[in-house]
Amino acid sequence: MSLSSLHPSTSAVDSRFSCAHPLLQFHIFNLNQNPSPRIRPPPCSCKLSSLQSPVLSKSGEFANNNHKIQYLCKQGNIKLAFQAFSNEPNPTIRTYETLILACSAQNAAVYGRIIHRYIVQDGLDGDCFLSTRLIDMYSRFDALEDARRVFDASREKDVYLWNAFLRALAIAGKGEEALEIYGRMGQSVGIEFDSFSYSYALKACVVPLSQSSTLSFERVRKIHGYIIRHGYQSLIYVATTLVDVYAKLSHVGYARMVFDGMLEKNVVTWSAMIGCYAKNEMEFEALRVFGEMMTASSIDRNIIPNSVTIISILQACSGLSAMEIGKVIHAYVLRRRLDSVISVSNTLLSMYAKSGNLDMSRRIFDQLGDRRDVISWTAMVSGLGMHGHASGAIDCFHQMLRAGVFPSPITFLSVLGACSHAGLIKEGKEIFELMTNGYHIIPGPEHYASMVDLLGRAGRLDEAANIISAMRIEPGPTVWGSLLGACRIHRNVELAERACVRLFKLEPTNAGNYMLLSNIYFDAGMWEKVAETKSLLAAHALQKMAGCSFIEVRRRVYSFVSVDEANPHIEQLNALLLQIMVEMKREMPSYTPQTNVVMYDVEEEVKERILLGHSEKLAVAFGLINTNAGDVIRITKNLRLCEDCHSVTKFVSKLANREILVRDVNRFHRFRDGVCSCGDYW
DNA sequence: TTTTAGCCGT
Repeated sequence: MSLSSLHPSTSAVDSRFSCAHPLLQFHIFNLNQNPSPRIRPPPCSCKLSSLQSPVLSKSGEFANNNHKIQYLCKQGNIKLAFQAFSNEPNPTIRTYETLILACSAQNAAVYGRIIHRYIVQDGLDGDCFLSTRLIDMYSRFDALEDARRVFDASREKDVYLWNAFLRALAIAGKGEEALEIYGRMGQSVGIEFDSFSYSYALKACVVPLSQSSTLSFERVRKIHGYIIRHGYQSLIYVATTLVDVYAKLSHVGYARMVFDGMLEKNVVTWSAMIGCYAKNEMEFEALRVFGEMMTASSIDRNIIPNSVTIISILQACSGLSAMEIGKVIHAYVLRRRLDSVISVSNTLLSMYAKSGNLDMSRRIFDQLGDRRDVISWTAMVSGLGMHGHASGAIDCFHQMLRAGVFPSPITFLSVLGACSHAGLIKEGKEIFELMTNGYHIIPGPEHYASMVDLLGRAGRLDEAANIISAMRIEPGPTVWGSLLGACRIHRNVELAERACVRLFKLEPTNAGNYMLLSNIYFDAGMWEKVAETKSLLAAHALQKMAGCSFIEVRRRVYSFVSVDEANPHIEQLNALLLQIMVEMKREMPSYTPQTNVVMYDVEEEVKERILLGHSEKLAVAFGLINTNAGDVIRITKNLRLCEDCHSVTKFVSKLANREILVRDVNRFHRFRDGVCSCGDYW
């Protein structure tokens, strides 16, 4: 086959997503125009800086012991402060406050409880002001029950006290309790909600993830109504909270509406909006808003992107595997020395891994050295796993343990995932054992799902089913879904039906489950059942999630959907794919297009065409045309790679002598010379 | 005398 048609074309211009590109260009330009300001140290989280300076007498001695205590607290010397305190017969409220704040700031829970006891002893536990401070302190210590005791003990309850407890509950994830307190607060005589109460109440609506999100949404809208009626929506803190809360409930339109209505916006507001898009799979919008923010930042110093903004925008890059754009952001990070912020470095590490550049992840990881935290390690383990380096992931995990870093449930999920991708059953079982018995981490639904996936995929369906029946928690959709996926691979109709009985009940609107079952029936030649399942799908008016693939070429991201009629390049791409198909059928007579994944009732020939129009194939074709001969073609897909695309991509890698790197929902596939790194096990 | 917002790893 002549590969002349595969040569890079200079006329590859696509303006469908031009939003990202020009703005990023502007962004770069903007950077050069505005040399980065010095970074300020992060604001001190303790409140000691706001305290009055202790008064010294002329001789340089403290005017009294209370001043000495305050001075020592300000120095951060809690121990000496407490010594001085024990010699103080008449501590003032201010002294108590100082000590509480110092304990809060330094997470000194033991001293914090001591000071609380003294307050009770002195009969000051009914004091509203001190109680407010104590609640804040216990909230920081994550000691909610102590906070509650303080709240209950306080005779008088002013709005500060109510707010402090409301906040403590909200940030501890006790949404329901927080809203109950909010309700009681509203009924208390003489207590009026202020802007703080509304902000905390809004936060409380988000936290309980287990709750129905429609209920949360209704609650937020109601509180939003009160906020408008009281004129609080113009307050930047309140409005920013609204943006964030709507974002977390995935009501992007509402978040945007509040955002657009704000007269004053600062870096937090912008970051919340960008984070909203990044987390709700609207990465292009995130990039666009980031560009707007860069523009705005050139006239307003209050909106220069900071570490939080960067983290969100890097997540958007990760979602698109937009490594080239990510590199531009990386350059910005280095210019502003934001790599000193560990969470930024961790996000960079993760972005590179998800964009297919594991070497770069490794470099960042190595450079972190002693600064590595559990998240850095987990991101590295996960990156190795995603790329199919299971033993590397396990090594990294053990290295982490040797370094004395305590693994989190997510760390275990990452290692288990690595084992699963490579079919390392024995190792996976050992890790699961280590998690439960060695580290006493109670496995969550995802851990079980991972084990079911590991065993099921390897064909040990009975063992997988046993895991489910031995579970200590109610098996959820993730677990049954893993089992169903395994049944698809190993063509087990009976077990698949059992899984589907649960799955259809647990998530009746997930089209993917019906598709899987239908495919399982298809493989078994059970045509009636196939039709039955398809009609179920139709009866629920369900649409399967549209397949979508991305490719980044020269800092621009192009997206493709299946049978992308509207794509300006579609004819060129189709022509190339047809050519490839002819070639493939000639060289590999055993190949037959796996048209059974096509759910429409159409002729075989049409099915083949639909199959050839899969977004991933279009992206591959686009990559062949628009990148240079030696370049790696990097593609990201929103679903699992279908078998046919897998076969075709293998073939293309050999035919065109190209390395093709495809990230699907689960992992990476590196196609080279007709072979895939997953070893056809995925 | 007092308190608020955005953020890393599946």
